[in-house]
Amino acid sequence: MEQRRPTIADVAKRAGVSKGLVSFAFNDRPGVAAPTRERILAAAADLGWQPDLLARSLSTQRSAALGLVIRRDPTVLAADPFFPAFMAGVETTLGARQHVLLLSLVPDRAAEAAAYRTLTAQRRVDGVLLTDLRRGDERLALLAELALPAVCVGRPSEPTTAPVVNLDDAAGLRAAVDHLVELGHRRIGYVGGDVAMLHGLRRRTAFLEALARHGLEACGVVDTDFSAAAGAAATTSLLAGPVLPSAVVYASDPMAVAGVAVLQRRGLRVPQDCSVTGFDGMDLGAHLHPALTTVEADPVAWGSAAAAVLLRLLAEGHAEDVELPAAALVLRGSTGPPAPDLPPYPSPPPTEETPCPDAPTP
Amino acid sequence: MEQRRPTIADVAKRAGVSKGLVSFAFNDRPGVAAPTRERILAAAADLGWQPDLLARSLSTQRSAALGLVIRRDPTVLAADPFFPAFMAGVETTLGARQHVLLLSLVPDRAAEAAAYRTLTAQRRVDGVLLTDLRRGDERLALLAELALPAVCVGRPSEPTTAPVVNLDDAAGLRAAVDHLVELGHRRIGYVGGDVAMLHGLRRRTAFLEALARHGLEACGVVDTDFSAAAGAAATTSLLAGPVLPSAVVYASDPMAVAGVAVLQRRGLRVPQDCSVTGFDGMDLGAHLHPALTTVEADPVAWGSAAAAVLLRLLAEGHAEDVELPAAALVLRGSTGPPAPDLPPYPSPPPTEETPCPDAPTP
DNA sequence: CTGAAAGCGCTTACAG
DNA sequence: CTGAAAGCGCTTACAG
Repeated sequence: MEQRRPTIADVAKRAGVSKGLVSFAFNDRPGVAAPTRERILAAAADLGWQPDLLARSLSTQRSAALGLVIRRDPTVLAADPFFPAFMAGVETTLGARQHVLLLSLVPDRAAEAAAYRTLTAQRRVDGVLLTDLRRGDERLALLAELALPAVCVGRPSEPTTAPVVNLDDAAGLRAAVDHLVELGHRRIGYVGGDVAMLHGLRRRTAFLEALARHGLEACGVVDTDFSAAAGAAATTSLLAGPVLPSAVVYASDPMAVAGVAVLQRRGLRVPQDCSVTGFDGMDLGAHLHPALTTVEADPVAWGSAAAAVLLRLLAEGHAEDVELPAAALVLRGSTGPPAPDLPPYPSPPPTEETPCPDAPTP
Repeated sequence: MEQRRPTIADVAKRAGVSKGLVSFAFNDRPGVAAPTRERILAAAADLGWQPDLLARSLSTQRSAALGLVIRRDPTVLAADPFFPAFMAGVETTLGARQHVLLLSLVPDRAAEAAAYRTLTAQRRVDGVLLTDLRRGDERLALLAELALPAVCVGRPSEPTTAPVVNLDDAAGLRAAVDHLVELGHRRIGYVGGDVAMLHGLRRRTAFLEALARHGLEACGVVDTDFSAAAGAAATTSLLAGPVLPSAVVYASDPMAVAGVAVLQRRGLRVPQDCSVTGFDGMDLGAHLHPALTTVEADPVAWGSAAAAVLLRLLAEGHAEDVELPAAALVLRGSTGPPAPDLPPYPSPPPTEETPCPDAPTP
């Protein structure tokens, strides 16, 4: 015969107090004398009792769960080093406390909105972590409508009441451009990510601005969906231009790796004939030949900080924004000086339509 | 003033019935006349009411959530293409129903056991998906003790009451060996994964058995933790042996990719001087130079099937095992015939300690 | 400081 | 077929 699970009533009886007092003792509320609290805690320990979460949730109207809704294609997601690390970071923070992570992977925008609505209607989560922020992100309005607390992972395009936990990854991209220019590169192409996502857009902007600061213009810019296949296609299209870039900056590591393969298939050596930089710091990058120069953020720290801020928001009703250390450039083998025998100017003189302008005199 | 959320009492009043009947109507229980049910459903729709999950959970003692506890180092996890795809598959199945996925990432065995205990004590999940099965996995006993329903993702080492959703990935490994032998390879090395995990162990066994069926022995076997770094180190150690393998079979794609880099750094060409096969079918593999010959499973289908079986187990009290299509070999550029000028036998004659035996005459 | 009671919003025997 | 009531196991005013 299975032993009945003890309830708060059992603890109260054993400690010789009322149920209410047991509850007070367990929720650290004032009004329970120290010796009484000791007695209650001891009784609970004897019985192996801990508050039933379901019952508590019904009373408090809180689920003690955090939600993360990710809208990504399974294939793209599987290749993305960000989310697993981010989630591991979230767990680092949640592990100690009593909250839990609820994950939802959705295929499209409609399913995404439905997911937030259901999560709220069923009170499955107390708040959510908002990733992959988009330009004029409609989720912000949705969450406000649903009155669902949220923290933005990355700065949204418009000011919100939701606290933001930001990590400046554009800084790393600027560093990558500076590095290439210092090496002597003047014809630098860019293979970006999804510009519908703010981080995709910001990386692109950071790239163009960094170039501009050096008085340069891009030797080709292609937007993609962050996938390796798209990175390969974009590289091919860059190579089809009238002028070969001497370096290409990629907005993700998988794209950079696929790009390197395309270059090598063309018989171009990396970095001698073309330098390449990636973005994300995926573990594998360090073990490639050549190893990938890339921009590294700390997604584990990001997840951990985001969860901490959301918890604070839930507990205190508000939370300050947090700014994490910026993403940093990691130098490895895929970047080097341009070959000395590369013509300083494009061999076919550029015309108006040419994506690659002359390198202006400094 | 915010509108109060409607309750079952409101619906009952509007439909002119008792609360109990509303509950019966919503739970498809017999005993409510068709016209009455219509009236109830209409009233609920008018009010925009749906049963409160928290209240229902307290009554039914079910959380309508499935748990997935993953014990992996964040870095290793981030490089692993399996879990995101697997989770996407799980979501495919859950999306339609009312269950939800609860994720827990834990660093070690103690945290893992604690996670299952807490999940059960708090009744946060109705059942769990068991991945990364280990030899004599102690979680099976733990789950039995906790009376927590579970399904095994992959066949456990010992028979269990838990249904298993299996996908024979060893089949793909055998195919890889057959392929290499057919190409003419006789000196084949192996870089395995974590043999504490059953899939790691089984791949290794499949490799050795497949070789044996061809009358061959392994030209070096190294176990690792599945990480790219370990794959690189293992490759280096294989190359330090008295005999160079003409092909290396890897138990994961990241290791294979890192291995290719090590070979290339040594000035060896892939596949001319050494063929390489991977395992997982990570998206990036198709976009490498050379593209990676690998063994592909379908983790999305696996996740989807596992979730479906767990749901069935919860609903009906039992569920049949499911066998998914086996993993298949995908031929790409990293495998080819051994160079004709490779000596048929190791240049330094093998001694007793040599990891690479002579190729026996067929 | 402490107790008795209502309430969270459902589900489920038990009567009719 | 239907209604009235107890119960799930907590939390939280409200009295004392």
